[in-house]
Amino acid sequence: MNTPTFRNWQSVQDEVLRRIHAREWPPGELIPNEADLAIEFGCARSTVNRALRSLAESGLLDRKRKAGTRVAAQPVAKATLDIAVIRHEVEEHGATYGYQLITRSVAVPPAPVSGTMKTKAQDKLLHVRALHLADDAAYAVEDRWINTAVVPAAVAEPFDRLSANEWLMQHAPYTHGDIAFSAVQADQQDAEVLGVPLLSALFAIDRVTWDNDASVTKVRLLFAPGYKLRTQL
Amino acid sequence: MNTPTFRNWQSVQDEVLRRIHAREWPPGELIPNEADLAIEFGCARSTVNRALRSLAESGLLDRKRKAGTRVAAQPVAKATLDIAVIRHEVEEHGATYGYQLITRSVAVPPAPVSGTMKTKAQDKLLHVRALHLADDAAYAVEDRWINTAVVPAAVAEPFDRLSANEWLMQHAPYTHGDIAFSAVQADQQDAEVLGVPLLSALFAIDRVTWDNDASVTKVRLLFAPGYKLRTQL
DNA sequence: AATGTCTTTATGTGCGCACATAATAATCTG
DNA sequence: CAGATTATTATGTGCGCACATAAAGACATT
Repeated sequence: MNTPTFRNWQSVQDEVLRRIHAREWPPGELIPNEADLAIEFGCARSTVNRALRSLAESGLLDRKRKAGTRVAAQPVAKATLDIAVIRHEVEEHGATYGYQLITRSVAVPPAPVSGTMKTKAQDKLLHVRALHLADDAAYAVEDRWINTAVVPAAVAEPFDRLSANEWLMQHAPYTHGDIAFSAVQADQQDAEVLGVPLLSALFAIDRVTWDNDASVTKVRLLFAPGYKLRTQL
Repeated sequence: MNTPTFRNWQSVQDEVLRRIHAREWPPGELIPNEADLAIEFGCARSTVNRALRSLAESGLLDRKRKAGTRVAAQPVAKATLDIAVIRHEVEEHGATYGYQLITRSVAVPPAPVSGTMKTKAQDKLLHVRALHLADDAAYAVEDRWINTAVVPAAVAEPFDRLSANEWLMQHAPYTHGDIAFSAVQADQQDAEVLGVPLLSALFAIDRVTWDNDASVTKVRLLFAPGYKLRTQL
């Protein structure tokens, strides 16, 4: 029985994957420790560590100090979604991107908005509604509130040519954010803007971004029917 | 001007993040190379490498050999979704999980199904429809096709107590998969099962998993109105 | 039996070095 | 001067070692 040497961490990872997949190491089972695997694979422990760490990050292994490494019993599938600027998303589909500003105003937001954005109830925010188009067809409506206390430069922006979606990417850094996906029925207003029947099922992305403890912006994107968000597992 | 030493890769990462965020290193700009940063931070190059590699993985930096490292101009937000077994998802919300098998049959699937699963048009597959409940309320309908050529053990499973969702996790490993999220209107059948009005907007997850080049299973999950898929950025 | 302390062990990470690799820049050549 | 060749350079990764850290298990104490 020979032991082919595994020179790089990728090949070590592949071999570990193979064993998990072939049920040589069944779900929940403790696998040999790094030092032993290093000897078996004929490489340094750091190489094994790199391979196993990477697999742990993707959720296939559970690692704990002293306790060792075990194959995840419930390999939680981690799907990584790339949320790009809408213009890029459209252009990547080979379509021509279009943009229309619907309304732009400074107003006191409804309570739920100031609540999630943690702004004072009476504080005015910049409110922008706009339509994104792909090949002249409605692609998505954007309904956004911008915290001008955090992004004062936004007050001077007309958002008539460049979407807030894109402008903020460049000018308003954020430290973290929450994002939620859901399905909603088109109301009168949104159905009109998108040119779809009332009560159509729309894919919704709600996002709030933060600069440390201050909210930067809150946006709801409603996509025209047929929209799919895809990724790999 | 002192240079506080950064002893570990996390603190190096934090400092780099700070500089990006403070626009000391604006989007698109080339940052100093690893060796120089290592000197500046008073640590080994491998430590800097670890920090920068991690930031590149999360999409904040673009790295190319020889070309150097630059701050991502369009920091594509990468949202990582954890797709867990439905029972766990329900129980994590503090609700009581329930399960009901609706139908279970062996049948020739419609052409679109055999097409995406790359099975022969006349091949019979196992078809399972089931309902997942949270606190006795409909939570999601599962409509699944299982490739029994790849997972023969599934033929012997009744799926009356344990959902296919969960059983497959344990018994059918996969190498990769595609997943798509969308919004659909409830048709007659689904509306009935979920106990919601016709044309309700439902959140849909379509997933196909593969064992190398053979499809393992194709599933559509339709979630009751109100469902949100959340994550952090 | 319950509690607290110590030892052991597996992972986590840092360092300094080496060489591999990709891509640019510089140089040579027809 | 265009095109091919070679040098240079920044990242990518491997190795062997060291020590840090968390946590399980053994042991002792009450």
